[in-house]
Amino acid sequence: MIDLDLLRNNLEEVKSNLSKRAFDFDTSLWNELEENRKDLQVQMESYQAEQNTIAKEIGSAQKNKDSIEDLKAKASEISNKLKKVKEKFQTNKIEYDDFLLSIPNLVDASVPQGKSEEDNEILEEIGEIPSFNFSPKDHQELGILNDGMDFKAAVKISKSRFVIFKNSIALLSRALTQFMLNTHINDHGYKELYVPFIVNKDSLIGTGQLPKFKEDQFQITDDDGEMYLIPTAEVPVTNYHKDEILKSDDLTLSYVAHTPCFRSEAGSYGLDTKGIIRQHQFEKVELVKITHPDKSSEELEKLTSNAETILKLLELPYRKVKLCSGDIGFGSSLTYDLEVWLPSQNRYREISSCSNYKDFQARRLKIRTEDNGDKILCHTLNGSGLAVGRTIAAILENFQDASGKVTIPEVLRSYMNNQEIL
RNA sequence: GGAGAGGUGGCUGAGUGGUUGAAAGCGCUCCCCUGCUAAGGGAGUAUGUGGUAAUACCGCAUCGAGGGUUCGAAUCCCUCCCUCUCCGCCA
Repeated sequence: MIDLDLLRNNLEEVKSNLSKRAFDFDTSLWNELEENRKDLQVQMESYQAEQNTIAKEIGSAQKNKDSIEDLKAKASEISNKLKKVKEKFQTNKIEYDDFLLSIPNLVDASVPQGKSEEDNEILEEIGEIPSFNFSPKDHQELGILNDGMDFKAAVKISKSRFVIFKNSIALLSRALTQFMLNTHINDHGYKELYVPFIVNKDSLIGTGQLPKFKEDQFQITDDDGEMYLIPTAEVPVTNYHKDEILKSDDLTLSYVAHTPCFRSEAGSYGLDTKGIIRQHQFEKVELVKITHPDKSSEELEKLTSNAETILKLLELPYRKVKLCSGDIGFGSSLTYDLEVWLPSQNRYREISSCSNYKDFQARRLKIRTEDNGDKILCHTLNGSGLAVGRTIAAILENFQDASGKVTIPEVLRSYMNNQEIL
């Protein structure tokens, strides 16, 4: 959620910033909602104040054995008026909150202006793009060829956009996960968390997936009401410190968590139908940081380089891009995407998205810290370190030979019984 | 799943309809006193939000959550969530 003060006192600044995202801020609706809110709230609270006063008078009158009939009549009248105003206030509040929750985050000043991913700023290309003297296979073919993937059986058991990993691919997936976790924990100073994969509605509102992106979530039926499968570990991990005032000495908090992620992929019908690039379920190792606001910029650089380290150690060619204002996510203020080279597609594909949410999530979640006696909102950040499924695809495709054999990156071999070839 | 007991401020813990936003103690902050230490005295110590430029002032809300009764609810009623104990079941 964006800062209400800013909305009330610097509306033009907010509007022009959001217009970079092609978000059209409805000024007249906002003005109406805000005026109503102010009006109704002032009315409501003054009735409440009046009611409190009379209630006290009745109390003391009763003690003195004075007559309270007149006071009671007056109180009844106020009580009725209050009820009506309260109803109006609450009706307005629902719309008001909904409006606020649907406003995306302000973008950082350094974010390039643009409409789509075409306009993202390419910062660096790292590693060598492989050249093959044969026509490279895609990862689906390679997975099947090496008896490591079964798409048909997954569809039979579940539905499309699911896969079964077998044998060495299943092992590769497990090895990658361990390798990523160990690297972040041992070399980069992250603390590991194991978290729930099913979360409540409030958690998704807190990190920004709800109310706007409900159709992207997997909702499940439960006696407790609305529950959801997590779309990313960002949700449970960032929510870990919801409603807390963190000690400034404890910041920056750095967490890593491995979880499956579930996405409905509604509306992505023609996209990436082949292979494991876009699945309903995939494994991811996620990095999350909670920082003092002064530290979030440098922490984003660190977090991104921590994710890059994984790609470097795996010797995968990738590039780093800064997302433009038209491509950046709803809650993010600044995002670096890491994109890995996929030979079969002859292009780079996202494998990690590292974002500084600044106080956008912290405001919804009430994650604060003390700063010279003041209580201020923290900043939250997250990024994949990395998406395991896409890493598997990248390894298969980049390290294949003419016969379809795949060389396993050296750093993984100790996790795979020293196997060298898949 | 069955039976019972509970959820109050940073913590412990009083409080069953009327100056209770909340006693008391602990902790914490500041001040005073005392060669040091220990002990003692005094003051202060929740969060959110609104009117506001304001960390000035005034108000409102919050005693697990949401409803209800009432002029008035931490206190009464309903629903839900959570915790603990015992039994059952289970990896």
